Amino acid sequence: MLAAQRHGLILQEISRRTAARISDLAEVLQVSEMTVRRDIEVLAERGLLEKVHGGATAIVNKRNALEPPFQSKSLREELSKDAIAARAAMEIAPGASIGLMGGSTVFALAKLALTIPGLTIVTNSLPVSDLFNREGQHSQTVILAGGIRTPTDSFVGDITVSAFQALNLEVVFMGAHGMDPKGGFTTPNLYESETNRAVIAKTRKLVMLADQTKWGEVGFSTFAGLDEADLLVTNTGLSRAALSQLRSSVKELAVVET
Amino acid sequence: MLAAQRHGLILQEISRRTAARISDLAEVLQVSEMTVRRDIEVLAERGLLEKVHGGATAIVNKRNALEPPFQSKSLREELSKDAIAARAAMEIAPGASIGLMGGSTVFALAKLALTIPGLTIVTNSLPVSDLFNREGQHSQTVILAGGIRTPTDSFVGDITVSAFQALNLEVVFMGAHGMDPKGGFTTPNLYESETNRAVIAKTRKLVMLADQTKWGEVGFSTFAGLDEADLLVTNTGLSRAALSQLRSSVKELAVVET
DNA sequence: AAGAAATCGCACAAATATTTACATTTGTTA
DNA sequence: TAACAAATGTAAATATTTGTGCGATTTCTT
Repeated sequence: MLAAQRHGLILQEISRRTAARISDLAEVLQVSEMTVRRDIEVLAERGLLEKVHGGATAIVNKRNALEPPFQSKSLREELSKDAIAARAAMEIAPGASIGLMGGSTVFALAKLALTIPGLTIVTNSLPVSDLFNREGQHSQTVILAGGIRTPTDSFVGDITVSAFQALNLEVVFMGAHGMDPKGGFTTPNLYESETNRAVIAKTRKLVMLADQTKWGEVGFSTFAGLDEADLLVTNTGLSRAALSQLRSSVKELAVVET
Repeated sequence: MLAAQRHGLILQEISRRTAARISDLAEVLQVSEMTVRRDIEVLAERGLLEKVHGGATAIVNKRNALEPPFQSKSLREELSKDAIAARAAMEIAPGASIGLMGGSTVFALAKLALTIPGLTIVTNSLPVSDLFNREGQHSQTVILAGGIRTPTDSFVGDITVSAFQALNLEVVFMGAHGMDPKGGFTTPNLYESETNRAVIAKTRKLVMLADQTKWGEVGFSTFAGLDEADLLVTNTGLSRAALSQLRSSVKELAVVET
């Protein structure tokens, strides 16, 4: 038998049973233990398995690290979000009661809100709750609106809605996956959309956060028309036509430099 | 068996049952206790489990809320919780709607409920939500009742209560910090107590989980009298007097072997 | 609070596994 | 087929792992 064949069989056995002992492999392959040792040595050097006393084991994937709440596509986008969040944060007065809906842009805002004292924050976003839980101030109150959990660790559904409806918020901050003159503000998640719609219906002031990459995007479900936003914060990079379209639709428009 | 395989099995057992004693592991793995000790020592050095007198327990990992954020007082207590949880799990029928309140004993029950199909689970415990989010089945629905977050990552307050009141549960499982003929079921957290009380008022069947160390303890706030429990699951170790006292108070009593 | 029971960890012996060095076989090429 | 290189096997020396007995320590029980 060729050495390469042995290597293949060894790897197969290891991946199948996650581990194998030298003596067993020698038996199965009908070669001496010394040969199996030498095979395992080269395979270990190539990183295909791990040599342990008595045999070998499969490589363990050490990607158990906690991923950041959101995966940002690029640094540029990240900076846009921060700039938009900074402008939106100007709408938050100390001691205010605000709503922070799930989403990466709103999360950027949440980080800025950490330093504003006396806030009462209602959110359906677990990352936001975690953030304040960890780094928030004592004068701040954070209420997590529970419900059904989405893949992005937001909560949606009737329970979520009723939590928002029980509380009167001065301003609600919301992100969107898509923003389009015809499609309005959209998201790919139907339940999230329903939840947003219900929260908007109860909201006194709605601040939408959306960077220029969202323009023209139309997600599966619309939760608000452009005209429902009391303030839209976006960043430079939109065409003149898009800007004028937005300016005539939303009640107030803020365009920040990136 | 390879040492590496033993290590894997030990970790698996610990994560499954939160704790294991050296003697049991030695029996199961067919090695001497000394070997298990040495295994546990290296795993503890790698931070994969916590070495305690008599065995090992799952690590208290603050970073990712996926692990039980409960301080393990002793191995015995941990194993008592598992035994109590196993008895309580018998009360859960496939497809049932159940409530799981925060607490370490109820968390042990949650781990067992992972394998029961079709459940609808309402909980105010973030660890429970995380658990099902990660390891739950597709046929299961988990609703997190939001609200104010406690240091132990449970949610309490009006919002929490209204979430429970909007849903009709067949049975609610609850833990307690203290259990006493005069004091009833108690907890040191006032808000948690209020929340529990409100949930109990709406509950059809209340199953209390409390190990023998809780007997005689009286926390700051009482949320239920002993007679309000439809079923109390506890473990052996209580005195004869305590048992007869309990038997005459609760509607049904289950005492499990530790 | 004290005695009983269980658990711990050391030291050393026994069992297993690894390494080193060298012998043997196998395969290739002139 | 002789000669050589590469691969494989063998065995003694070395290293590692595992088991056992036992006194020290911790935990449990009364």
